[in-house]
Amino acid sequence: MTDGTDSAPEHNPAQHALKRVLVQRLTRYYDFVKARVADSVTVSSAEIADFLSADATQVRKDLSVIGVRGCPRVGYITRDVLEKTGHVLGIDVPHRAIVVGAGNLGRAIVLYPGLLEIGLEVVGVFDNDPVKTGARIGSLRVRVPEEIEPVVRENGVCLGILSLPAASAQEVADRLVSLNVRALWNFAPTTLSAPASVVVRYENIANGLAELFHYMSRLENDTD
Amino acid sequence: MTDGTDSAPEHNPAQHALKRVLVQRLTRYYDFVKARVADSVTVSSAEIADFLSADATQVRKDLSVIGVRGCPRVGYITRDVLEKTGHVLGIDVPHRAIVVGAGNLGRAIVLYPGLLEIGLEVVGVFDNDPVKTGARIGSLRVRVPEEIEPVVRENGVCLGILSLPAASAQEVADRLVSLNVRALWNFAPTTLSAPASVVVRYENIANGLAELFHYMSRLENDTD
DNA sequence: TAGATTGTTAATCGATTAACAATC
DNA sequence: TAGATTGTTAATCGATTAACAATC
Repeated sequence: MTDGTDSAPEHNPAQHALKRVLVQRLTRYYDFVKARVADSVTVSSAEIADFLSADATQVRKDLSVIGVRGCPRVGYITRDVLEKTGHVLGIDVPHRAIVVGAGNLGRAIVLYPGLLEIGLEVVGVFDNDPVKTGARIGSLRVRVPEEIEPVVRENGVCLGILSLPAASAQEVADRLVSLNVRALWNFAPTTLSAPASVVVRYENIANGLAELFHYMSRLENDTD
Repeated sequence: MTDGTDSAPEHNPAQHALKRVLVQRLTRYYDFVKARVADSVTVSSAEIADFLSADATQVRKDLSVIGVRGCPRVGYITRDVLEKTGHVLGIDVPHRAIVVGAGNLGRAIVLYPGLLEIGLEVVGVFDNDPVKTGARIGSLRVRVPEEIEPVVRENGVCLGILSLPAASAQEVADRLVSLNVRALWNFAPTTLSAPASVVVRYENIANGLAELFHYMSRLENDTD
């Protein structure tokens, strides 16, 4: 989560993967430029930098690294920036995911409209609680865990989203890995073990909050 | 979110606030040491570093900065590390929060057990949707927005958690700021404007996911 | 005492920023 | 042409790591 950032531990640095900080900045460039693409054909490095309160040189360097070329006196073509950053981030190809755990968090994830926008389609929700299975979440029906395998295979699911209790997270992770899922997005408060070829990202709400607390208490002390 | 990390923009650097990366590392030290405190009276910098796949020197330096002193040949007193890091992070003092927006995400937050563990108590949930008001979430009843003011005042609420649509986020933020809330934790996909004295943290699920996609696509390319 | 581990200073490394030439 | 903005090289800055002395 923020920055989680913020809270994801180091994981398998794939060969051609960009530096983490760079990827984070690109994500923000993408957001900004996306909001601008309808209004303006071009965008300057200074405009992007201003918005992010970053340095214009930084922006130019980053864009240069990923192969976006601008024009002196003109700036960058907005659509260009959007396409290239989107491509580097990998959000220009559709991805399919399943959500395991249909509690409040699982439901929130399935219904989160932002996922489709960046090309993620949730094709299945699972829960082993009989009270939950059968219920509808958006257009999906909550299924029993036995159906994970066929759904993953038939849909070419590449991402498993774990929104279940910590106790069962590893077991489900292992199962998904054995089905060739390439990435895990873990909302359960545990560390998972998975082969280096699987990307694991942790979202730990409490960690982000601890960070917030730090800044809060500093402010309070300073002000009083 | 993780690493969100990950996704919070720069905000008001309060005078005595520690560097962001340091705070993030401290959060992880805290987690690790907390899990160990029952088992072991002491912990060495190497053990902490191993677990986080970080550098032992780094750990010693960080602990030294926040005033944790160890013993040569012995290591650090586990409880000591826990107390000091907890104190620096500000999670040793209880905080009170309200949640505005009682959708799935809002419910997930209210019911998230990890919050109480780090000293956050949610004392109110609000929604302007008549379908939702009156419903119970855990031990709380969803209230109408008009009750925000009395609840904030009576409970000394310092944190506002926004789990509502982007369109109404700024309006609610302004209202909370005028009630002297000191921090905002924004789950809505918008940038908020707030005075520098208010700490704002953004949790943008989609951003974390975009980062994940990047590493996924790199892995795929490398493997094929 | 010998050995392990801390704590700190110095060296390296990398990332950010500044300067400026290239160019539309 | 003049001026604005890119693109890149060089300089600075800070953070990480290595080395080692202090010490229980």
